[in-house]
Amino acid sequence: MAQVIKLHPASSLRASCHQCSLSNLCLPLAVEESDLDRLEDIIQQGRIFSRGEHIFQQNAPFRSVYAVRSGAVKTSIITENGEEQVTGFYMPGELVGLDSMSNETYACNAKALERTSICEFPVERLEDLTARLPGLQHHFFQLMSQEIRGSHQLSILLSKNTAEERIAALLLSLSSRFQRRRMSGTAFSLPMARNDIANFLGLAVETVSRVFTRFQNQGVIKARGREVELMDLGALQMIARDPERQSL
Amino acid sequence: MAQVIKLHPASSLRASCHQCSLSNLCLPLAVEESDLDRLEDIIQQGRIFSRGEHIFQQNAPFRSVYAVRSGAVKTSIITENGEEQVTGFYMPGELVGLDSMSNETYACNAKALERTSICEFPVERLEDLTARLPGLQHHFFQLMSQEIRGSHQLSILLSKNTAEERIAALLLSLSSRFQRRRMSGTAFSLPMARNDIANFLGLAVETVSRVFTRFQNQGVIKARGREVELMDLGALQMIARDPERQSL
DNA sequence: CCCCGAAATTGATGTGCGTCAAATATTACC
DNA sequence: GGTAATATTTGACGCACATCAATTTCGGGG
Repeated sequence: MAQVIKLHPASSLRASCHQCSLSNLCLPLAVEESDLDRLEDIIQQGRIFSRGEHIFQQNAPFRSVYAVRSGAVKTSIITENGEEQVTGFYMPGELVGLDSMSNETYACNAKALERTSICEFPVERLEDLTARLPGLQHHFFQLMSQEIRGSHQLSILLSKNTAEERIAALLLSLSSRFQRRRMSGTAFSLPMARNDIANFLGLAVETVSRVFTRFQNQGVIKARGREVELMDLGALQMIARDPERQSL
Repeated sequence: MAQVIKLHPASSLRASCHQCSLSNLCLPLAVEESDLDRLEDIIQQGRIFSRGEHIFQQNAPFRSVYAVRSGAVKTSIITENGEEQVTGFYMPGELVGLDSMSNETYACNAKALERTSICEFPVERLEDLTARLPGLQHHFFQLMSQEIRGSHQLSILLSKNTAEERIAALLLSLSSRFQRRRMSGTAFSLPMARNDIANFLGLAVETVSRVFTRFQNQGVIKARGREVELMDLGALQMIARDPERQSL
């Protein structure tokens, strides 16, 4: 079940979009085979970032959006009070930096949570290309629209749901995103620290920790450090979905 | 100071984008004079919706995005539990429906909060046009990106800030948006009910009410029903910005 | 102008989660 | 490989806000 794929046979990897197993996530349907070549021309592929390294930093001049090829990325905003607010986690096949496209500078920080391979899309050239390839333009509108809706969903989660519901929802989100990569959706390693989870979900670390142990005692998950196993997906879905559940 | 502009001299208004005083909000800089004609061709302008009327409904087939010309619009999502979650308020010059562009159907409901004039942008024809007008494409990328960032800001507000901070932030947001329309930024009429404010900010109605009276007792605002006057913008900014303020 | 339903306000009480504090486990670095 | 630094867990306690309940005010139609 939990087949782990070795994703970096060589660090100077220069595989093309054609070969990339994620191209149907990152560029689903939008791009004709023949157009893929044009896109490849402008993309810088597969640069490796090590854990903790910044892909870009808030207020730096905006140049590119980035696709995660392997690994995981955390985005965060430093508020005027100097506090960090985690705004998202990005997994392979997902695009980082779309929230900065209205700006001269990046609206957030993006940092590799583990060893991470990244493809870079310089926006200036990308916009030329999207203007010429209607399918690609449509795709980018879709990606951005999805990001908006995802953020609305997050707002709902934060404003209406309990700690347990938020954490169940995050675990299920990660589960489905791992599954999409043909990895196990029920046993995986969390790329982020408890602290990041807490920050992202608007909770205290202690609360996150307590909910994890509560879930574990209920037999819904098994967790040892960052390794988690979702033992009862149905129960998690119940928890995440239904604010007025009775059992448990 | 509080100059109120009569915005609907006639209900069958068919003014062009050229004349529209909001065109620099809804289409700032993006569009050349000469291109404006092309855009006008595809836009259906100035349809009037009366209070409570839906501009579009969740799950209906997605066709268009909409610009608010006058009045105010509320967007909301009906969750699987059947509860309403308000996702945004839209004022003149702002675009509604961008979160649905990844979908065959609308991702939310949009409802007029008062008598509201709306311009419709059919997306299919819009995408043709953006492909031909790079400036317009860029503009739409910007609009969507702004929406993403706004939603991130909202998430932060909801996850980290107290009831007072949230409400102060909303009042200031409305203030600046009124001011942008050359209306008073310090005395205006709230287009939405307390209930909508509460729902949007993830609070109980009672809490909203209590914060309003508390602000009033502190002399920060004056409020009688939906009429509000911001007496001390500085104080509001302090409240909204600084989670660790001491006074008050 | 009056009446009725909805919206807003105000008060009393309960609780989920934050905060503080301290112990334990894990990671990273020399 | 050992030790310091960091992350995670666990417990005790308090508070901001939700909830419940009861007026009061507002808004719109006859």
